Amino acid sequence: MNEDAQKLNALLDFDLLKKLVVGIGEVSEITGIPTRKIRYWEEKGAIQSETNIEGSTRRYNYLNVKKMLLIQEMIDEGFTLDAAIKKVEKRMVTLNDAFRRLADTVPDTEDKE
Amino acid sequence: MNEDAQKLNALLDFDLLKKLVVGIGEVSEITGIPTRKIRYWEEKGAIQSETNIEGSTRRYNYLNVKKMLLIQEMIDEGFTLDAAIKKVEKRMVTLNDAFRRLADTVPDTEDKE
DNA sequence: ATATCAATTGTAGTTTATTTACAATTATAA
DNA sequence: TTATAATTGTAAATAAACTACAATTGATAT
Repeated sequence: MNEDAQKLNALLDFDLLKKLVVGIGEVSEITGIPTRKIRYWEEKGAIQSETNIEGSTRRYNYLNVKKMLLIQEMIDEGFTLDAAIKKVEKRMVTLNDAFRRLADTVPDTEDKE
Repeated sequence: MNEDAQKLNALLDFDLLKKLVVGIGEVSEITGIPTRKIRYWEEKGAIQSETNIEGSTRRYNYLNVKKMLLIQEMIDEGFTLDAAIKKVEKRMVTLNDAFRRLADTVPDTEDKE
């Protein structure tokens, strides 16, 4: 069980993956959601970007982007933004959890050789 | 065997992951490698950024970043840049392969409902 | 020591990306 | 048609990244 995560981690480096945060322009290209809309959603509390330093630019991680895609899906299906947010939020719990579980897997041992 | 990848894909969405490309500043923060050095390495052919549109900014995907980290490791161990590149290139074959295998896993079926 | 080459770093001036803050538009339901 | 939700437009300012120069550092050979 944890062995699988171990193997996966060797292949994928979740520690690195967690840090892969992209700018708003990139997110827009990836998802097809206009930057203006992304900012609007953020105002509304639908998503929250990582902004380490104040007065800097927005950064989004994998899960942020995933969430946006899910919200857009819901909206396309006819839900209101608020409803979509609530629905997606529930789904995200699972994803966050699974992701955290994978990310927290301690790599075999840092010092090789 | 493919079932594992299937399950993993539901959790991770490699299709999305492939598209998560970060800017040079972000890479620098993540890896600790100065932006100037990253550009230099790119000149030397050690790495190649994705630059969709000409006259735009550099973008790096997960594997690019991973490669930089590996190269830096080699250099820290005393290898020359050229030697490091060759060594890492060999390792990357495996990673690229594994990654591609995961990424190419066809999601269950696009149209649900 | 010094010449040589690899590796890295510095930076000015310019281009590209993002932000904020204002307002306008479109869509939907009462 | 009025009210509210959702989205979009944009100008001016700030941040991030680019290029193209050159300088510096470090190791190795002469």
